[in-house]
Amino acid sequence: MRNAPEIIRKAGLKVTPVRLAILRLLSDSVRPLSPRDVHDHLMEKFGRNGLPGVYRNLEALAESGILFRIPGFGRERRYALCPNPDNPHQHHIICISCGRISEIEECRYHDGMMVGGYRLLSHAMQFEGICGSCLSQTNHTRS
Amino acid sequence: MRNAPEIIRKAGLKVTPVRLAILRLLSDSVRPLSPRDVHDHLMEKFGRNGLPGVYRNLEALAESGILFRIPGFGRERRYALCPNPDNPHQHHIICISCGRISEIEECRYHDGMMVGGYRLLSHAMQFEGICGSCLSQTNHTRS
DNA sequence: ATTTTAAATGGAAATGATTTCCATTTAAAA
DNA sequence: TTTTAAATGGAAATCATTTCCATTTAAAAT
Repeated sequence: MRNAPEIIRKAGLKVTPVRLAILRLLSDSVRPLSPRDVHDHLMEKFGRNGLPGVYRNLEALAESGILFRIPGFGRERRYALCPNPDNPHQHHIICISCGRISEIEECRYHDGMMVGGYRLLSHAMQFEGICGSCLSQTNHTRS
Repeated sequence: MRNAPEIIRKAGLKVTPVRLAILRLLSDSVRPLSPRDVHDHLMEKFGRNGLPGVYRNLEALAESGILFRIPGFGRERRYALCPNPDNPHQHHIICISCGRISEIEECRYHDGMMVGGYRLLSHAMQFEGICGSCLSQTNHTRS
């Protein structure tokens, strides 16, 4: 993570130990984390930590484009560091084996365009697969 | 809805009044419904109805490809009748004004193909927009 | 038509994620 | 250093979803 304090400040948020720890944690994690994961980590690190704060922070950071939300991943939310916060156009693929997530570039949709008679306002895509490294480890040649 | 009893039977499920009512309800609704919506309807219709049954039925019908789940629509699940249960390749766009959902045909992905170094196992897309009829009613010319 | 059986149902209670409330603390502006 | 709005944490509330279990019922077998 390049410059966490500045990133937080730019988002109009105060730079707090909790937020720094959250960004550091997510930056060290190859897979998206749930509020509970984050809370567990903060409890270890600080001895105490409130779940409501975790939810507020994750949501605030996601709102600012620093994190993004992975929807429909079990029943709990998951968040990951946005690989490229400047590019508003992000879709990701998750490895169901190791949890790694990567960005997918190509996308022909952009909000505002017409799609099937609708004016598109937002779009999201979720891909699940087996990443290259997991593919080579076991024989996932066919699903 | 063409032939609800047969559709249910083909799915390997028993034909029950509750299931017929659920399919009829969803078939009459232009927008996807939550378990709670369905439960409310069944309470009105039958005087009594158990939430667990609603969850089980919606999930079973979705599992059979008769319904599909709309993820990430607020915090509760929503289900809608599958416009084309034979086509396994379905993506939908929802009108945020009236709730209408329509199918989107074109999709270049198919499970099993390689995407960004991953072997694709599943993919989902969600689109939100304003449908043609809502567009013409108010001036949604620009979002 | 009757019996049989596995599936479906509904009510109460449990679970688990997320949120609200509120008093206290703290980052950062003045 | 003072001030102030934002951030925090704990307890309790909320809300969707699930579990458990006894009862009912669709439909297969007789």
